This record gives sequence, structure tokens and C-alpha cells, in this order.
Amino acid sequence: METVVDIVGNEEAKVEDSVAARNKPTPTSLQMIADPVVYQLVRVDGNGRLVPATEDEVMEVEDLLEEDKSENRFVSDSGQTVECNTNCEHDLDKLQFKASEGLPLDNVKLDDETPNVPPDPVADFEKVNVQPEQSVALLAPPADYVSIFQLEGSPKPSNGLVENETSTSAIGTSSKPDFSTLKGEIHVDNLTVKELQETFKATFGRETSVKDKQWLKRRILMGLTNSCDFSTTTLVIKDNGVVKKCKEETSNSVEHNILKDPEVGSTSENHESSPTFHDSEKESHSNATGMKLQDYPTVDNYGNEDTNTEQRATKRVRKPTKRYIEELSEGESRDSCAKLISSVGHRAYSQPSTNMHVTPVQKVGLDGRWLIRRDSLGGSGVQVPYVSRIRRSRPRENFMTLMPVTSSDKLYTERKVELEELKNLDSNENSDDDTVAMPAATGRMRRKHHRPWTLSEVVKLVEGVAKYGAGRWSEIKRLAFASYSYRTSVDLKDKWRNLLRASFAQLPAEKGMQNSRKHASIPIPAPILLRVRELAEMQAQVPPSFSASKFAGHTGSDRSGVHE
DNA sequence: TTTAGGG
DNA sequence: CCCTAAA
Repeated sequence: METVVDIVGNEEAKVEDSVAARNKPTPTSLQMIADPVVYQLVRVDGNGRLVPATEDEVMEVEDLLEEDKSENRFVSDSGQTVECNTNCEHDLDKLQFKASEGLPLDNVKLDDETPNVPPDPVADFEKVNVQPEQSVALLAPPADYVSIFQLEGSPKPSNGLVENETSTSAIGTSSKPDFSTLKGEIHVDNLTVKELQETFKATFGRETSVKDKQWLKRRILMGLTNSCDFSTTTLVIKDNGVVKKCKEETSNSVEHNILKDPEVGSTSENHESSPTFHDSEKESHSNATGMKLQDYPTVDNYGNEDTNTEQRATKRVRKPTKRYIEELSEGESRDSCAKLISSVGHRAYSQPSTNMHVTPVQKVGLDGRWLIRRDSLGGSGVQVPYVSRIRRSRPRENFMTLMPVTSSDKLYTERKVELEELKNLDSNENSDDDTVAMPAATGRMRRKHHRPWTLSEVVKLVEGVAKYGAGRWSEIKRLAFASYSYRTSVDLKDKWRNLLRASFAQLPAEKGMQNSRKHASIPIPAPILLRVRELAEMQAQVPPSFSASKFAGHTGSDRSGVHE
């Protein structure tokens, strides 16, 4: 049984999207075994190969899972990102991790010979083929992205958490990587297919029959540099290690991973070698909001110890909001899709920004086998392949590179909607990225995040309030503003407040000053304003927090009367 | 994470 | 629209 794990970058992605994606597999599909639901925890060793996790590692992951079940991603002690995939979010509780000791590597191998793997580095997904009786649920991308706890051969952490009993030599039956054959500089671009294949073997310790140069190059680069950064195609092999040849980035990412261990790291010679490295490190931390951050020492631009260390180490103890509890006890919701989202715990409505929002919401589709990752990128939904999110540096640049490849139809649809909206207005400002300051007519730079409210948006807002009640902004956002990723629930709230003000202000003037609203960017028709007012009054009478159903009843009856 | 309110 | 207490 195979399951496609589809990653949908669009914030507004719905279940249907994933279904569509399944019928027509995209390059962003990752196929893996997920049936039955038995999970083999594996890690990727320093040689880029899958190794069954040790008991301790399993326990550690279990602890992490226990700590925050809504997240599928963690940062291990050594600062490496660990990503777990389950085929059903709801099964997370019952998630079984089995650390089978002697699982032969042959049974768990990366299927590198798959011809379908697209040449795009970031959309490049690993396929994990497993024997029927074995199930591997842990995504095991190229060596780099996910290696749990410890890279092969790295110093043992002092905390004693990890005892790396399972060494490759004990398990591996296939040939080993041989870095000794890699010497001096490797100009990946200049290599022939055969040479590439040899390099591949030296890197990953296994043969490959792939003849696609691009593919080989990328794979090798990935394997050697532990990153998706293909800016460099020249590598320098030194002491069995790899040094990327870059302008300033002389640091070896592999070593960095190893040296990320607190104690060793602090004595690392590379510790302050590359400011850019630390930059990207910090960046990735901030991107991984909500992830468990271990307090290994980090160094900021000035080389100071991170003062937030203590804070980051503290565990999150969050109390659900009243509304949240309320919704949970409501039982079935009108929107099963939405229900699924909220039951997982979402961050779907975080404010759009220029930076890539990693939104670790994974949604289970109707058949219970779909995982959908929702991302928000600068307000525009863009599909982002899984791997690109796991990597821990420079997400932005990478994303930009991806744009042409990964933008989905959704994007165009959204743009189209937007454009139509804007045609209703007489201006076309802000037709693009809402995060870019647009030169206004006056020549000034207008505010960074500004998007005039369109008529239809206002209408939707009003209707949303009518349906769900003012105050249930996230509800409205999700149900009525699903296609407006740039409007957060807070935006809705603010807009509603403004509408109310405008509406009330309008009241006394309604007799003679109909057209006095000179500066309104959107001409709100009087009926709407009236309705807004009506709603506001009702709102005052029956706060939604008291009884949502009661309010809905009011709304229904009142609406019939109000409606034109 | 969501909501409410001030700025 | 942003920021932040509270919940």
C-alpha cells in the first residue's frame, strides 16, 4: 500500500486540492509506505544512509512527540531538524515507534534510481521503498536534512542521551562510502556522467545507475554539503570532510552539524568562522516558530552568547482560549475540513509577511492518508516542496528560485480573483505583493502592508459576522475568507471595528449628508452600512460569547427583515 | 493561538 | 495596520 504525502503550500488548500494532486501526481509528491501504521524510526547517518534508530533515540523522539503533538517537527539536541511524518494525524497518539535493532539496510534503502524524480533540487523528494513487512514512516531525505541526534562519527553528546550503538558497520551490508577517493577539488560541473556516478558512490556508498547529470550533481552536492545550496559546484575535500568552496562560506556544513553539540561546538575552531552561517541559523530558528528549541549555545552577529537561551529552553504550557474550548465541545462542526484543521491546532492565520511562514499544520484528508502542509508566503499561496522546508538555511532565496517551478494554478486563480477585485475599484494599486512598498501617486512610499478593502471583501465580512457572529474572527476568516490569505482574523476584526465606527458616524448625518464620506477608499453602499449597523446593534444585544446559536437565530430572522 | 483594544 | 496584553 502506498500513500502519497502531498505538500500543499497554499494556505487555502483544501482537501480537494490534495485529492486532485493525488490523481495527478506532482513533483511535490512523496511516496512512501504508510500502511500498516507501524513506524520505524530511522535516522540518516553521516554516510547518507538510513540506519535504524536506537532505543534511546526512539525514546527521545517519543518524548518530543509527547511534548508537542501538534508539531511534526523538532530540533534535536544537536540542533538538527527532525521531521516525522505519520499517515494520520489522529494516530499520532498511538504512534508506534519500533527500534528494531538489526534491520538490514537493504530493506530500507533510498530509491535513487527512480527516474521520475524531477531534476529540481528542492522539489526533489526521496522515495523510501520498504519491504512489505517493514514500514518506514519517518521521512528520510538526503542525509542532510534529517539526521536525528547525531551524525555518524560525531562525538558523543555529553548528556548521555544518545548511545549510538547502531553503527553502520554493524548493520550495513552494502558498500560504504569512501571519501578517500574524493580528493582535492571537485568540479561537479565538469564531471562526466561516469565520474559523477563514481563520486556518487564515494559519497553515498552505493552504486547508482542514474545517468542524469543534473540529478547526480545535485545529489552529490547535497550529500557532500549537507544542504540544498547549489550555489557552489566546486567542492574541496579535506580530511575526509567536505568544504564548500564559496566566497566567504568556508565552513563545512557537515562539521557544523556535528559540532553543534554544545560542548564540542563551543570549542569548535569553526565557531565564528562565518557570520552568514550564524545568520542563517538564527533565521531558521525564527522561522521554526513553536518548535522545540534546544539551548545549545548560539552566537549572534557580535559573537555574544544568546541571552534568550534560558527562555527558549522552557517548555510551552498553553491554556486554550475560551473560544477554543468552546469549539472543541461543540462537537461536529459545519465544516469537516475546518474541523480537522482546528483539531490539529493551527497557525494558519498568522500574519502574512515577506518571510516564509512555516505553518506546521498537517491535515488529514478524507481517506485519512493525506497530509497537507499549509504555508503562507507573503500572502500568496505557493507550493513549496517538503525538502525545501526542512533545510535550515536561507529559505527565502531558495523559495524565490522556486517560484516559477512550484507556483500552482491556485496562485493564478488567486491573482485572477484579486485582479477582478481591483477592477471593481478604480485603481490597481497593490495588485502585486502586498509586502512591497508601492510608490503612491504622490511619489511617497506607501505603507508596507497595505491592501485596500474591496467591496466584496467588506460584503463577505459583513456576511461573515452575520453568520458566525462578531468576535469569531478566526471562524469568519476560515470560512468566509478562505480565499483571502492576506486578511488575517485580526484584519477582519479591525475592519469590522472601522465599519462600525463609520456606520455609527453615518447615523446622525444620514438625513442630509449622504455623500460626505470623501476619503473613504471604498464606497460602501448604504444598504451595507445599514446592515452593518443593524448587526452592530444586534451584537450589542447578544454577545456571541454568550450564545452563538442564540445569536445565529437572531441573525437569521433579522436578516430577512433587513435584507433590502 | 485567539481576541480585544490601544496606538 | 501593528503591537500587545489577556485569556
